[in-house]
Amino acid sequence: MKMSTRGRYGTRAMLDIALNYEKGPVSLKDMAQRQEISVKYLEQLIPPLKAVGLIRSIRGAGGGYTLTRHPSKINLLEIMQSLERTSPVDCLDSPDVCSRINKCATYDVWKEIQESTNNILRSLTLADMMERQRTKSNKG
Amino acid sequence: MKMSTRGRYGTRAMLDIALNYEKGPVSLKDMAQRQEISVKYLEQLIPPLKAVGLIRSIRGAGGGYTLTRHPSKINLLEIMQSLERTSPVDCLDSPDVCSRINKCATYDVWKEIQESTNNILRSLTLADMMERQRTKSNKG
DNA sequence: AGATAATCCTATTATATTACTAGGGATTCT
DNA sequence: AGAATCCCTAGTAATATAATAGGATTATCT
Repeated sequence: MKMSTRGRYGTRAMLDIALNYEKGPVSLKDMAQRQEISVKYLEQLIPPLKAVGLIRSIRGAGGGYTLTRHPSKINLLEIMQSLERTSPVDCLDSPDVCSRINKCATYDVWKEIQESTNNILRSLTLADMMERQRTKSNKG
Repeated sequence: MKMSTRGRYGTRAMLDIALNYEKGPVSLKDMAQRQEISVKYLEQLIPPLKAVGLIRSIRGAGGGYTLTRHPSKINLLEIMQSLERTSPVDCLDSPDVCSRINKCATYDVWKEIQESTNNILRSLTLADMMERQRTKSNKG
């Protein structure tokens, strides 16, 4: 029932890019400093995010990453799904890994859990997260 | 976002014991055959379940395991929590692993996910699962 | 009493996954 | 030219998980 650091760090990275949406591209170096994640590790989270078209890169000095859509048009499920396997158990994704699916009463439970988790992630956009972030910062 | 086999197998084991609630103790040998899980692996799931008082053992020939309460009085959250860490991220359990909690907007999301997952598991009793199992079996 | 069936306990190994690091190449800006 | 940046592939280290092994203990049954 664990979520990997890929998903967590990736979400933070995307939020970091979102918070700079108006200001231009965000470099991995800056992101790494703010998020306290190594540049090298961040580098590995980028390709999948690009592959699904959530971010765009600008190479060379002064370059970095920007969102391809407005923060209100990107939800957390898209981010998570690009970075890690979101199903709690394998049989939900590939039914052939287990021959017991039809008679397995627990199967439905894992499915329910997956759906509720996905619903939460789908309902939250980066814009929502930006708003939450602002609220938090003001309190601190 | 993965659930370990401990939790899955343990839940199936508990359901197996529940389905024999009226018939007396269930031996690991029988359970292993029905569930297609090795006796040796099942053996490892037992101690935590005993420790939290969900099952009771009867040693010696003809022995096995029985529930300590009626199946309607045991929910899946209790089972899962005894077998694996149920929080999606460590900072939910031990706030000191991360210094960013106060300013981290994503923290609240993982918390929401944990709560919705727990609510589902808490709402399902072994009696509910027995009912579902019966329905499934009749269809097959 | 003795054979058998079961739980109990501890340790070990195997496997997989995850997290992270390293090094160098390509591109763009100043 | 030189610096800053992304890009790509590979490799390693650490951790966690899954599974196995062997033997000790306890109870039942004949």
